[in-house]
Amino acid sequence: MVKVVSLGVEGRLGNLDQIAAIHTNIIKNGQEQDHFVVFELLRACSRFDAIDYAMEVFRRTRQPNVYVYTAIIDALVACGSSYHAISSYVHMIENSVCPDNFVVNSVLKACALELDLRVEFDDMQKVFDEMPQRDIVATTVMISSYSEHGLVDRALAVFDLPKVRDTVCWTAMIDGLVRNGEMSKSLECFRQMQREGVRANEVTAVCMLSACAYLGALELGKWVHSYIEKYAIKVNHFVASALVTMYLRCGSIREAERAFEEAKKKDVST
DNA sequence: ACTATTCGCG
Repeated sequence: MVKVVSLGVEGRLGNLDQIAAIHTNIIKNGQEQDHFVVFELLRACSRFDAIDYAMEVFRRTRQPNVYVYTAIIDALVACGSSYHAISSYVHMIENSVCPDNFVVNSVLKACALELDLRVEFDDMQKVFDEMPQRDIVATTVMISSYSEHGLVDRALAVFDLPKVRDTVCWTAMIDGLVRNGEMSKSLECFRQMQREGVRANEVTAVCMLSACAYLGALELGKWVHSYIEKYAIKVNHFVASALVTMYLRCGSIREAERAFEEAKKKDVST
């Protein structure tokens, strides 16, 4: 355990050195103001938790465009500095950089994070409402953050807005219902998803299987299992353990063992 | 060019 931690730190420092080396090269090549290059550099910093370095790179950028702002906001969100992420967005607007849906979605995430500290949802809803055109990703962010805070009705209200909803959006809603104990509503939601012809993925399957486990709905659980096989949904360890748990809760020890063996055979990864 | 969804296990 101790070894893993120290390896992690060493690896991180090594990578930070690499980033610094890359940065030096960028400066040498006169690409320090190249938005595309800065964007990639900021993302690299974020991947290695080098937020201070990212801030320094950002500060050196004279006229950041919307991509550069998105990268720094994402980096701030990733390290939990939702307040600074929101400030950066305000800064962007003040500098007359036109926002796109991507950066607004990043701010939505920051707002959602901020809600863990305060209890005011209106700012988030306002950002969402004032988007130039709402997209499905923003809707999904709203659904999952409302659900996370137990506000299922508000999640459902947002879910009702778009004309077309994709797999991820449906899954976020189903997950929200499951996590808030609205099991039968989650089943109904899944059925509606099927009716509208939206394909489920491995995340949807996990949510459904946990609802089935909770309700002891063996038949539906089996149906989901066959759906997984029919559409070759990848059985990662989430799906594998959800299958086993579902069969166990439904009292089908034999099926649980079979699912377990099946997963072992397939060498379940990630 | 960038954004969204899953309970982890010794």
